[in-house]
Amino acid sequence: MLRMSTLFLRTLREDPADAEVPSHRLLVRAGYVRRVAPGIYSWLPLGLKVLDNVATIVRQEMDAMGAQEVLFPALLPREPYEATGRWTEYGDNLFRLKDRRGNDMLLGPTHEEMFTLMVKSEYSSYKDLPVSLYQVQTKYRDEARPRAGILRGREFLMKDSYSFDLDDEGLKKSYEAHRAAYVKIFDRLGMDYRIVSAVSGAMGGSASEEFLAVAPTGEDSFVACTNCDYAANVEAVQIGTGTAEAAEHPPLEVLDTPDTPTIETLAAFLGVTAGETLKNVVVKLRHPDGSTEPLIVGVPGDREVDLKRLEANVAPAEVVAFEGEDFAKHPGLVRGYIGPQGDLGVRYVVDPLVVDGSAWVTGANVEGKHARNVVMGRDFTPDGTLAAAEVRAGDPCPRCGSALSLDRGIEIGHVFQLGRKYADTFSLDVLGPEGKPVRVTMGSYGIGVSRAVAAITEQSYDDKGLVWPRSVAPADVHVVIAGQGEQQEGGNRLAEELEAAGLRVLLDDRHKVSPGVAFKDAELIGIPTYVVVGKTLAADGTVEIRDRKAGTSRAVPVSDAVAEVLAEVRS
RNA sequence: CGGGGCGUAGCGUAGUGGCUAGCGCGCCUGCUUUGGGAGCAGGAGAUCGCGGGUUCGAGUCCCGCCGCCCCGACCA
Repeated sequence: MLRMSTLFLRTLREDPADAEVPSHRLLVRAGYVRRVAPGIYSWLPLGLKVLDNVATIVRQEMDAMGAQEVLFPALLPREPYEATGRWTEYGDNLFRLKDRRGNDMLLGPTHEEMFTLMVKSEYSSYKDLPVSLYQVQTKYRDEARPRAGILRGREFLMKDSYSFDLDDEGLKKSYEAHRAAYVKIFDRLGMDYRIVSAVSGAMGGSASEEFLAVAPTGEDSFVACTNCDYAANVEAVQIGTGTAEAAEHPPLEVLDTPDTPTIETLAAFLGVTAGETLKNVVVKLRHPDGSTEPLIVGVPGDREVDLKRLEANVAPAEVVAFEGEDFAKHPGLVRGYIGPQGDLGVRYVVDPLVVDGSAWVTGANVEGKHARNVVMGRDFTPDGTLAAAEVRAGDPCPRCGSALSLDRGIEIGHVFQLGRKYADTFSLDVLGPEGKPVRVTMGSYGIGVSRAVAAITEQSYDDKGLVWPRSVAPADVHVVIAGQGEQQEGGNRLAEELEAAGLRVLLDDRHKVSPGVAFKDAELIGIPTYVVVGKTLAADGTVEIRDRKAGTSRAVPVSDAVAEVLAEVRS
């Protein structure tokens, strides 16, 4: 039993000044977590209970699907990460340190390398596969900008698992098993989530899906079809192509358009809509080997270029800004007046919304001049297409054509068919039935355990405080003693009976606090059911059972209280 | 990395260059109180982020640094 008279807890009457998002604000106010450094948090008793509850559910379902738990160190040697190139690839996001002998070490951001090496060192026969291993472990990523409390921290708790199979079919099965386990986990956590197609990116694998907790504070945008079950991260969505009118277009015409370096000024000057213009955005690609290459992307003028989406489509290259000095190196690029016609000397691609036969108003590659009736296929031919335009609500679903909705989500899980990238690097083979080595294929699967705590909070709170789902609440029931003497005794007795009935009980047995404080704290702490033992006990022998979420209250005789609470908690 | 905001007690904050840096919450002692963040009395707690400068005098003005929070990592 947790007794508030001795519980290590201090709630705050006011919101902390540095917290903005609800989960951060409330987890700090209610005394669940405390900040130690940017993106680094301590867990207080109540918070740790929730964190443990989430981890327990994750473990139960991972065990149930046949995965086995192991634990790697967070402190790791450089070599394995050097072998896969991630020592460099991770850049500043990697926490690096040296031991006393000057050897490079790191704090693990994720553990593909270590799991691969462990399986390699232990297993050597096809008879040993498939196998899935997982751990619940603290990860370290030196984020450029940690934000939103524990939603994006530099140290966080993650469940990562890895499957090892002989062939693609086996990998698919392991993947599906993980996916199914994740569905159970997030259902049990009481979360509102979507499974969306994700970008495989640099990892090179095929299938990849993200579990996104729907929340306005989420960092990921995703689309979902309003008709069919299609859903995808905006970085991965393939919206339909544009349409071209069959009509013959008048010949290309160059116009004087002084002082119109932006789409806005151009559209206003010519009296056309932004959607009729072709916006040509110059970026720079930085390849893994460090070399850079300019790239121009053409998108309809009424759309922004979605850099994350573009980057997902040019992986493993990174997209970086094309700056003033870069323009100096490419005098053919007239800032504000770039058009795809003519020889730009730079690779030019268009978004799929720009199609053959479509006519555009676009730059004339001369300061102060634009061109109209610039027809793709007639006046210019791009070097390819790359999905880069921002996706909008209402865009057509690629599967059924219905309108897409656009929402934000918090990435709480990711399932991913890795393939043989790591197996190749470390030559992870097992001996096959024919006596020949078979290269193993892998999947990797993650759940942000600490992030899930915050994500649950983001989905479940009100103006009074937290409202936990029963499955993760720090206690099953919160008994509030609002009164002295008989109420004190009655409350203590009830709490003990509830505990004897198998419930986890939080008892507010603080003598000196006024009932108002006790109520406010109960609401802030957010245990779904709380029982008030107070004046009604003396008056008519009843206690109140309150539902935190609904805000409802009902009086029951104290003798029935245990049964009533049990019924509610077990429902 | 760029932009914006902010650093005053555990938390939230006030503070025209001028007395001993103020208030609320929290904390400690005592008495009263006990169904919606109690009252009274007394008390502890601050190198005003750090360093330099201007000044008779700096929390306040100037310079530099550090830290934190938010936004953006792009509109040609």
